[in-house]
Amino acid sequence: MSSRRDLSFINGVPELLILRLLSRREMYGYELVSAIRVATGDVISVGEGCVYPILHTMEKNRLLGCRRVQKDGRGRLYYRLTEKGRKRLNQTSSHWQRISQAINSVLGDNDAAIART
Amino acid sequence: MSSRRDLSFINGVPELLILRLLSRREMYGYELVSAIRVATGDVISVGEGCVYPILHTMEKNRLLGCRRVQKDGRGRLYYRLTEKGRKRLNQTSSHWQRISQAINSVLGDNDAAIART
DNA sequence: TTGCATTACCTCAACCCTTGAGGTATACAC
DNA sequence: GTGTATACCTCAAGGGTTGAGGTAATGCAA
Repeated sequence: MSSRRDLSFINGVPELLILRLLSRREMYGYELVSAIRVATGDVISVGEGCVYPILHTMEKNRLLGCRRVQKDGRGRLYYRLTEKGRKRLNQTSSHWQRISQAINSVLGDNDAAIART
Repeated sequence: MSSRRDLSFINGVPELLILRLLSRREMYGYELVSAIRVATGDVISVGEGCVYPILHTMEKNRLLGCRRVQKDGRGRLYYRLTEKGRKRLNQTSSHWQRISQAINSVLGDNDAAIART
């Protein structure tokens, strides 16, 4: 009825977090899903249905490299950042900072900003 | 071909900003569109096609009240926060803080890799 | 007075991301 | 042997934003 459910604010965030986590060490998809939960103290949790497509697209765009590692008879696909991916992380990271700081300035501003209009 | 365009990070943000701006003083839709641009120093800009539906839904949900004011022969629809809307602002605001702090903690978690080329 | 920009309201399809459910297959414990 | 965990994958549905479009009144310039 209300449309507009609780706002999640996480649009685009999974990709940023994945870039950041992979900048530390290579990881595989299933690992990333729980790593995101752990790294954010359970604040952010994304499903596999979100993570895998991001990995595939990023690899297609040469932001990530991938290698298969055999483990207990099963294959894991380890992803790592390419140089291009590292650049993307910097860009996306600054973009996030610009946006979030802008939002915080509006939230924290108790009377200015509008007065200057 | 790449799907996934540049991440905007603004999903849900318009609603938060509108709540915050209306908590300072009543405003009309067209005014909010430029107020968001000004308040964020041109970092965030949302279209009317985004703002108006949000206002309508929020009013339907009793988060906003509305009154028509005649100005130069044209009618303006001024929106203001209800008590319920003020509560929603607090909730949404804390939610934003939780999320953004979680993201920043992951981004800032040191291991190098961020600032350096 | 015709034309254009601005104000001010509105709607809608297309786009894109995430959710959540579903599917496959192996390994290990009970 | 049945369940749980690992590990990969896909897809429809849901929902928010974009960008284009529409209406109408005002005011200003050519």
